[in-house]
Amino acid sequence: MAGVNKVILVGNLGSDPEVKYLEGDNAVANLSIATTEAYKNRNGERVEQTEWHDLEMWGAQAKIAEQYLKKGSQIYVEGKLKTDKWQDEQGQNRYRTKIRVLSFTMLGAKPDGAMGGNTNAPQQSNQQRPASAAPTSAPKAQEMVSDTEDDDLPF
Amino acid sequence: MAGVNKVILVGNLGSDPEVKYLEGDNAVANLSIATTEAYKNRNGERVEQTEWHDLEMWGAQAKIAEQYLKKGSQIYVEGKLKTDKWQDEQGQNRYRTKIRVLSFTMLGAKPDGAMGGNTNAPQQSNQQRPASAAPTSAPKAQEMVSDTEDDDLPF
Amino acid sequence: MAGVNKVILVGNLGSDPEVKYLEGDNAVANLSIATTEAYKNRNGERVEQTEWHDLEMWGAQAKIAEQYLKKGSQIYVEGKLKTDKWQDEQGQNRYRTKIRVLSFTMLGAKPDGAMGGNTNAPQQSNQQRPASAAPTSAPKAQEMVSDTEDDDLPF
Amino acid sequence: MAGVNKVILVGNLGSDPEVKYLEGDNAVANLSIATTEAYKNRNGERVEQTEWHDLEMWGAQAKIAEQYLKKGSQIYVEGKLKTDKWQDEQGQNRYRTKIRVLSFTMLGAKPDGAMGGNTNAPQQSNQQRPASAAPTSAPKAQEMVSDTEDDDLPF
DNA sequence: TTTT
DNA sequence: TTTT
Repeated sequence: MAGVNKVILVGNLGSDPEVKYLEGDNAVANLSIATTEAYKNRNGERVEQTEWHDLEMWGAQAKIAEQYLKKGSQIYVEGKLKTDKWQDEQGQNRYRTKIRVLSFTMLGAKPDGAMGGNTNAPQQSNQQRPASAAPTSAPKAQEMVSDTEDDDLPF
Repeated sequence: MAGVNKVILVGNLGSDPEVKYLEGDNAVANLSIATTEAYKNRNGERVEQTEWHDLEMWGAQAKIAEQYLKKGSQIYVEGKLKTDKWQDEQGQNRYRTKIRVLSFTMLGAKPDGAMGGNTNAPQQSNQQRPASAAPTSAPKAQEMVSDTEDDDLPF
Repeated sequence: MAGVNKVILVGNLGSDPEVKYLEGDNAVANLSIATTEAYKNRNGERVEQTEWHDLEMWGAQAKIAEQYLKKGSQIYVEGKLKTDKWQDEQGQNRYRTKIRVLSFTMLGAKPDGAMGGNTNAPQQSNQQRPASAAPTSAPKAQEMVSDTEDDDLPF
Repeated sequence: MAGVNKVILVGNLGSDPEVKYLEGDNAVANLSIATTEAYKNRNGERVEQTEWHDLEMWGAQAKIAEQYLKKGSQIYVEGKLKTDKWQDEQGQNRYRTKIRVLSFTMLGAKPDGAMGGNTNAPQQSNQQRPASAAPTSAPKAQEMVSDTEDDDLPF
């Protein structure tokens, strides 16, 4: 059956990516980005409305995010919606929707410039990363970074 | 500040649209659509994964949805993500994400055929609609139906 | 450098796909689809504007198109723009833009029904296809059909 | 009839926008933007492929482009494909595809910084613009700039 | 050249 | 809860 589930965002990270390393050199990154829309209300005043989106990246993508993205980074994101549903202790339905990222690219500033003076520099985050996390041939975040996980789970 | 917040879906309605009429001849419709993705797991078995999406339509769009869409209808939807956040009685953060529809179009079946034998036929739903709800010049759901709300609120 | 080049179409085939088989069991399909937009002019009359798009599919995707799509089929398409530029005999620049399809899915009608009474039936086109063209495990056009070419050329 | 004709691009201007002023304070801007894709060929070498896209903007949008965009500016663009077809003197079909922009936003650098030292500064281009071209309440290019033409022609 |  |  035909189905399309696609999200396209351009926004800025509200904080540095949170990356967790899992068994088998796998990694998952959680990011929060804001998209802001400006409009004029009926008094002609400019109003800004900000929407926050939770992103999830896996594998090499998560590692690239850790290495190149930080609070304030502007990115283009393409992904799909995924809603977790569970019951809390009161037996009530709880929902949380996130965007599973399929590809992203860093916008604007060159990454070198972007990293200069960055206190969350790669060297530091490297300390908590497996040595193999950043192969020298790795793509960079200002190129398109696609999800290339080899598992058979499409989530 | 630049921002893009865009969702594109193709899926089927899980049930008839739920439409509420408000003061001033305004209306809001809530729809739930499923997008299904098929893939093969590592045993080579075909697996289907279904994601459900909550849609919200306003104004003329809501009325067209009521008139032309029903359980099973396949639609193309374009909209934006909007997450409501509130605190429940336990003081816990609760979230609910929906898609504010900006335009949609009915896919596949001709609307005449689609309406044939439809127990939620326009005549019936007309009974609970203000007379002005369906001007004879109204677009139909198999054309692109854009949000034309005149209010100054971009939600 | 960051780049996004994305096209999303929903339209109907103007004619059956034209498929050519190449060496090494490769195949290429050319399709033409129409997207129609309706609007009202300043006299309040309904006007339709149709745009035609040239699609190009490769490999397994081309074979699935040949097997399941025909004149009139409604499809969702995702792809990227690709413009060929050359000089004609008069030394003038000539351009031709097509959409390299990355994924597509058939909309609306069930494929079985769609094929019924189709004079361009698979059996006939099979005569000119390598035997391996349609493995029994092939996806169908009413599922998402992604480009899976293994070559290293992103065109 | 259902139809979707959508293009999404992120790229950089190859040159300053070319803006023409028409009767009635209307304006049209032509821009050319490049989207670059990087991939590895079968020798493992990094290859870049650049695609050029012709954009067309009208009205206020064109004027904002003139004021804020220049060679090298990175923009997000949303629009629709439009192909002109005509016959040349030899009676041969000629085609030219462009993207009619529906909305765009400037990416990366803040506009103030972007304008600093810009030799195509607003003051200069103002000289050739009707006085009413840039109302003080005009949106800026780093907000989303939507097409708001009031004519009834969807081209 | 499609579709409604 | 849809669809195939």
